[in-house]
Amino acid sequence: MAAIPTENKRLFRGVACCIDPSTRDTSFANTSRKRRPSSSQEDKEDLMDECTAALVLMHLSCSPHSPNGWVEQLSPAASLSDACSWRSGTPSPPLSESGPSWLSASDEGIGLDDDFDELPKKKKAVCTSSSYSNDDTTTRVVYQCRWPGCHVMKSTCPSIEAHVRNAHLGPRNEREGDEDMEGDDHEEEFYYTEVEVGFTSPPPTLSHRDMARPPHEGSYPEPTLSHRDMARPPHEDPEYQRALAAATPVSIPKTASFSWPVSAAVSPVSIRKSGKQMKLSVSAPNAKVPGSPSRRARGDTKKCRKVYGMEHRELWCTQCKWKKACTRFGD
DNA sequence: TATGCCGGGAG
DNA sequence: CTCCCGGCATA
Ligand SMILES: [Zn+2]
Repeated sequence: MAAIPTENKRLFRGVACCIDPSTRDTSFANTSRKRRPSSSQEDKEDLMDECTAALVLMHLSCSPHSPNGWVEQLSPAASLSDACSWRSGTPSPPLSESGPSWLSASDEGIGLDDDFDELPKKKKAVCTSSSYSNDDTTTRVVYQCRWPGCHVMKSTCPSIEAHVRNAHLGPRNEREGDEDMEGDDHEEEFYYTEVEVGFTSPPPTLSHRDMARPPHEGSYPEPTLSHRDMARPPHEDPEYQRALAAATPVSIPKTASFSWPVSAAVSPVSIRKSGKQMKLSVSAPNAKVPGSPSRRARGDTKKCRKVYGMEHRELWCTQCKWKKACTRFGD
């Protein structure tokens, strides 16, 4: 009566479906599990949702006031083109780097078109900004290896890449056979950084700060980006969100203390931190084993439900909608 | 209390 | 398959 479990609210909506007497809906299944209209399949739909969701999330994080008024505005397909052109029209002035190149690299080839090729097909635009370092005006660019312990410096892009590949990554692109992961290894990029050296300024800036990861997939090996929302691979949407969040220039006025689900981009040089090894080994972290070890230990990140709220359920990831393990914010 | 999600049921 | 919910373990 007074304390509705917050879910009933939606439950009513589902049954009563008041706000919209859909014409072609004569069946009034009052007490049966009824299916959602669900427009159609979720192909681009889902992608758009993700896009919209992210956008919405951004808005939500920026404007603490007026909890409503967002979806109504940018949910319909009308915003599809808009929702995806945002990353180009971001109000950010200093858009130069410090983020996934694929975000700023593509200008018109927007992935959300037909085939969607983002960074798996990443062009070799690595050594570009350094090309005209030859000018020799005041600054010079050198490439420094960022392998833990190694600080080798080279003066040209190919050199450092060769160094990284030969000295650290191995002669070939044959890393540990983890699972998936395809050709397309330009991993070397992740292990060196270009440093601008003026006349006598040793430590100028570090660019690829959080790019230093252990030998892992450098991109999505997923060719079929249709249901990357379901099977819950170790890394997928979260990564996307992460990157998105990391690249988002939004200053987030301190008014809202909302924190992104992943606290993206803060790890300086996380060398080895992949926690997706098998937790099944000596000294299991589970000391109490409640009864069913199969039950997911529910991470601490906010899932779609909490992030978007019971209303706006349409923005949840598919799994969340179905009360299954969330995939978008797979923590 | 609310949230996350497993297991299971309806189409 | 997709979609949904009861109910439980959690926080
Ligand atoms: Zn989710």
